[in-house]
Amino acid sequence: MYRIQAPDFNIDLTLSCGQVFRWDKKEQWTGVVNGAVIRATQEGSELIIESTLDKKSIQDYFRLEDDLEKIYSEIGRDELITSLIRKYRGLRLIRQDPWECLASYICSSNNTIRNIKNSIRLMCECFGNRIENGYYSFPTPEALSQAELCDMASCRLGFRAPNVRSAAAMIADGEFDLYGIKDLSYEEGREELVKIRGVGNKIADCVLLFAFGKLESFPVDTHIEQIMERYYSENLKDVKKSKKRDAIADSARRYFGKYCGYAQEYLYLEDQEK
DNA sequence: CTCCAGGCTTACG
DNA sequence: CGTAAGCATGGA
Repeated sequence: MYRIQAPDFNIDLTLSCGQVFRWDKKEQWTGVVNGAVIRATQEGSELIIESTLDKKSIQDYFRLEDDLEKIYSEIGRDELITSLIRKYRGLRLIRQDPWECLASYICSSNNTIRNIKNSIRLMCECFGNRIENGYYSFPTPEALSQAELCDMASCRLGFRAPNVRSAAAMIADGEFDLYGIKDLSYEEGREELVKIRGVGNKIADCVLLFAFGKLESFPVDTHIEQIMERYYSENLKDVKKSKKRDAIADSARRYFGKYCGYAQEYLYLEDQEK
C-alpha cells in the first residue's frame, strides 16, 4: 500500500464516465490494469493504492501529469463547457492499454455500456488468466485469435465476435502493428486503425484518445451527436447526413482546439446523466 | 410490441 | 457519389 499525490483529480468521475469498462466501486475502486489488480481510494488530493504496479504506472494510467488548468483554459470557449468544467472538475482521461482499448471499443458498436461491460467481463473470465479470486487479465490477442466462435458466443458479443477475433489475429500474426501507432500522428493513426474490420472513425478515435493520448481526437457517438446538434448547431450548417459525424468531429476540433478530446468527455458525461 | 444502445459494412439508386 | 437496411443482444 502506498500513497500518490493527485491534485485536481476526481477518481469517481474518471472511472464512472464510461471511458473504461472494467472498474467497480465497492468499498474502494477495484480494477485490473496490465494484468495486475489495483485497489484505489481517494482521500482529498491523495490516492491510496494497493497494487503490485508501481507508482509511476499508476500516475501514467490516470494521466496525472496532464495540466488540467491549461487544458480547461484552452477548451473553455463558452458558457456550457465552462459550466461542465466547474461541475466535473478533476475528471481525467485515462491511458489504457491499446489492445484492451481496441477490443473493448470493437465491442461497443451499437451496444449499451451495460452490455459492453458484461461481454468484456465474460471474455476475461473465458479467455484471460486468473490473477486472484474473481479477477482476470484481459485476454491477449493470441488467446482470442485462437478462440472458437462457438466459445465466444457465450460472451454475448453478437455480430461483433468475428470482428474481435479477426482483430486479435491481425495483431497476433504481426500483420498489424498496433503498438507502433504511438509514433504516428493522429491522422496517420486513424488511417491505420480503420483498416481493421469493425473499426470505423468513431472507434478509431476512441483508441487514439483513450490509449494513445491523441488529445485532438473527438469521438462522435450518438450521445455526442445529439448534444452537439442541440448546443452547437450554428457550427454545423450544410452538413450532409452521410458524413455528419465526421463534420461534427472536425468542427469540434476547430472550435475546442488541440485538447478537444477532454471537451468531448465532459460533454459526454453531461449527456450520460440525463 | 417498438425503439435504442459510446457503429460499421454492404447493397442499392 | 449519398443513403438505408441489417447486424445480435438486452433493457426501457
